[in-house]
Amino acid sequence: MSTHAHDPGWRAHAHATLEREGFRAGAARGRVVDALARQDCCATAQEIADELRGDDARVGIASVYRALEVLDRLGLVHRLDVGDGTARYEAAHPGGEHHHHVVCNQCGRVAQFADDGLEQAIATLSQRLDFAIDQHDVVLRGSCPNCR
Amino acid sequence: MSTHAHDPGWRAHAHATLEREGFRAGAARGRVVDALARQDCCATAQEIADELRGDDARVGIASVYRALEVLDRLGLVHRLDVGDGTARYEAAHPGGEHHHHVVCNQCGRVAQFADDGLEQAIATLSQRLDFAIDQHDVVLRGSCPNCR
DNA sequence: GTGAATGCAAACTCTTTGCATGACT
DNA sequence: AGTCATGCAAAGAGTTTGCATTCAC
Repeated sequence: MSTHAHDPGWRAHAHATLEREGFRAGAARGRVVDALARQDCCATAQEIADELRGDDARVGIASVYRALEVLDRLGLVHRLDVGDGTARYEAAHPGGEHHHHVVCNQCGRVAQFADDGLEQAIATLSQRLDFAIDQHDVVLRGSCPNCR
Repeated sequence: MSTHAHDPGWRAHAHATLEREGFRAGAARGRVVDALARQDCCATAQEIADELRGDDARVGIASVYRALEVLDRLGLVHRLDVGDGTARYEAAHPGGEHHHHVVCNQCGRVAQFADDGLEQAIATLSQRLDFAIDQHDVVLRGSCPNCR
């Protein structure tokens, strides 16, 4: 699996891509990349900012949003909404490996899952649409074990 | 198909459910139900309010949100986000028939599609998760015919 | 030294809430 | 008549933008 936390591969890939694209190595964006590399699932901009609060220097929320916007534009992160109206972000792996999300209707907990049959079905149906599909998101909703 | 615009079945069902649940027949909520029955795909609160602007009386945006909140709680509408951060709503048919959405990355156009293989895959994978799944959303992203 | 990156604060958008008025039963 | 429903305006929450300062190259 390559969707583990502490993913040094993605971290290096992201930093390399940023440099290749001509971005300077500022502190804020670098820390956001590091925070995302540490995450094993999606995080909100606020959660990322809060995590960086503990470090020696503070990172402004605006810089977090700006960094995420750049990373999203470069395809390095994936932006998603699980239904609560706040955007979440997670590292996007170059190989295309990815997962989807399950949200608990009661407590709001977000978990992840991956399923080949699902990917297969999406790949197949995408071919018959008149849109040229290059991305997809699946969000399941229900009750988590604790709330059932 | 029962996902056609001008769905009198859903409209009647919604009005009946509201009455059965003890809600009074106010003008604003009634008009929101009517507007949703006319929609063939998801609409934002603002779009619904704008559509009702043309009528003889005006409907406040707050009333639209309040009506949508009630309808969502009663399971009469489905709330979804296609990625732009604004909530969209569409009639939820009691039989469970539903569709999913494709969004154009360039122009933002939202279209709908339905696929049995996809539903099948989701039903199957849902059984092996530790969450009790009762709802799902799929959003595909790509380029629409006009933007390709 | 030059221009990009950052942090703060203000602006913006979407959504919710408070409150007085009006409408349904 | 008694409440619920509505509209307006203000408040909240999340996100974006303006601008002066700092930092990377």
